[in-house]
Amino acid sequence: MITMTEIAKLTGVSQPTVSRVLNGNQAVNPEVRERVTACAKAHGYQPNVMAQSLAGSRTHLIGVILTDISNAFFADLVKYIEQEAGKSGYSLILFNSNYDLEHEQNCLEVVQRYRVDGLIVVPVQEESVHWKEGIHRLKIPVVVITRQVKELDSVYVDHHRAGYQVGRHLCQEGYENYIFFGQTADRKYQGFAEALQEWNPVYKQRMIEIASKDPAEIEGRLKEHFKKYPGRTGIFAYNDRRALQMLGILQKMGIDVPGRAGVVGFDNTYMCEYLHPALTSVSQPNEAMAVTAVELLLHRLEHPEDSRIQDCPMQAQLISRESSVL
Amino acid sequence: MITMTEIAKLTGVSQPTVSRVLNGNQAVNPEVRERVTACAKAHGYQPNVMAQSLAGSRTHLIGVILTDISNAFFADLVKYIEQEAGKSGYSLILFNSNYDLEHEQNCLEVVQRYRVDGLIVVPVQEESVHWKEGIHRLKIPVVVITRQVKELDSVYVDHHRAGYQVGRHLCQEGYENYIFFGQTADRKYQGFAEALQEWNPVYKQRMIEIASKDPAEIEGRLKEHFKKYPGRTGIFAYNDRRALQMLGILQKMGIDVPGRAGVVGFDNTYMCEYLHPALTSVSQPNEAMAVTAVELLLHRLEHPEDSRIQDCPMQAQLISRESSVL
DNA sequence: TTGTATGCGTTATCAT
DNA sequence: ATGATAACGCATACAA
Repeated sequence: MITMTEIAKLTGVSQPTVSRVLNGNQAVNPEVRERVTACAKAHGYQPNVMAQSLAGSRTHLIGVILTDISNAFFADLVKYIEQEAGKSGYSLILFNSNYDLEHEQNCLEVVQRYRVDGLIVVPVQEESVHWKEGIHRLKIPVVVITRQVKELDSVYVDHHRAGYQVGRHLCQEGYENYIFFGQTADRKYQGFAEALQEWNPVYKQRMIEIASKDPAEIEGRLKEHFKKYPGRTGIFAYNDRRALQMLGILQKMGIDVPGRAGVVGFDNTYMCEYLHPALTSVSQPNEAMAVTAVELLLHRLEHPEDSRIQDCPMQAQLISRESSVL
Repeated sequence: MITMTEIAKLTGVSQPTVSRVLNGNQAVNPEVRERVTACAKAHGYQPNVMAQSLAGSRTHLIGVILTDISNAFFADLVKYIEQEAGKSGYSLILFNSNYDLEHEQNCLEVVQRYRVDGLIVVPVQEESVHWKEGIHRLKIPVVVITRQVKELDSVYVDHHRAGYQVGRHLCQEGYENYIFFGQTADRKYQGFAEALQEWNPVYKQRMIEIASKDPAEIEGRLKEHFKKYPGRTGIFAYNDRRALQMLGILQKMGIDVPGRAGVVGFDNTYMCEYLHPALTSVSQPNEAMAVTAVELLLHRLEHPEDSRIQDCPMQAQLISRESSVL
């Protein structure tokens, strides 16, 4: 790999002159410019970012720390982040915290060693003080994606509102009983419950929550539920994967969908439209989130003085399909 | 971010001494060692990889260039690559070529600018001479994953053999007619055809290939096929996504699966087991491939003198489920 | 317009 | 055991 100094020798000029030419900055003699440019091209010169960073101070590196790259949703996010960052000449150094707080700390250290210009993160536990301290120590711009952290720029979907939309949808579609398939700590649940409260105030007696992932246990709970309530039941699964599992169990139990039970998933995975019945799901604005996150980060890099925290809740969209509509 | 020089000043020793302590290399006075270590810890010292790379020569960076990060299969691969590389202190700088040859060249340039120690790549077109030149120019170890390139270390599943397994499976399960849902250029197709030839030599008259992705067109072809051949038809889709689409169309057409038609997918996505009927699919050894790729790369980094090319075909495994078994 | 000198944070090679 | 000193590849301030 040829260096500026070598090009300088070959073309009979000084290294700084080569630097000027290659960076197109200052004024240089046209002849010299051409000679140097030609030489650089001929030898396939590529600047050494490590050296540039040392001398300058920007690495043009964005650290990306996710909880699970193999999750299709995050993978999609990464794709758009990479794309958007690339447009501005930034590259991604990627880490997977694997939902492990300790490993996450380790990622923060490594990212620091590479002197990344900024960070885009999905925290394992956004409330963790240890994590907040770790982030604060970095003293570089950080954008949280997918979650909301009050002290930091955050880009996320409003899960509360998304849950509300699902609740309203099920009420409007005539479901009288409800099941939330997930954890009640989920903000989706809060919004869901709020909608039910608003549109069908007596919902509390007609709603259960299933957190288990065990098929047998789930089936048991469902059996009990359907025996107790003869009307139509609207089921909200916290993601498409679970929704698919639910559809399978319902089918096995001989429950008609959407006749007797309606199902709504979350993430609007590609499979939704291929399923039978096609799965109603909530679509998150992945690309918009990624683009926004990168924009926020780059803005901070350009304007370090701007200390206002950017809070960017984004709206999810309910895509209604056969699984919840008669 | 504190530097060695600063620690040196604070502890009253020279910078090289700090270096020795922090790297645990040479012999240093225990008292000094403790003093320096304490100071470094107190100030949260993190080495500057950029400077280390400049001085030393290793960046501990592995470039990863994929055709599509958002593809669940590749995302899974990345997860394991990150994990395995991390164990040896390497980090990933990630690029998405987006199946674009031109953009892929750009990725190669950027990767070069960061002076990555090695590369793990999924080529857009492994036969492209332009690409091969680009790779060769880098003069760093490269491991191709998911594809086979004769001149380079390659880790991939033997698609020919995988296709063969599917063909054999369908023959053994009593299917008399066959459909390959994908491109015939696919090596899976070759192996598939070979198996049919071997187990059911008259297959040629009883087999069609559907390359279209248009539902209406697919349905037309199927209708024609089922009218012509009354026996059971085994369908091999080139990936689970297509298999799911196929299942949907068959269901819509009222074709019994696996009675009248059997379906086999590829990739063994999580959804396979949740579908009804559960989808028979071919499982690729993702983790093993990723681990092997990283191992090969690290081996080359440790042993630059070893010029033998490593060819690592790996075996896929057919996971048979309800969609193809009566 | 161009060259000289210096520094970025390390590692490594010398002496001492 | 430790301290000078040079070197890595580049940017930048300064001098000419």
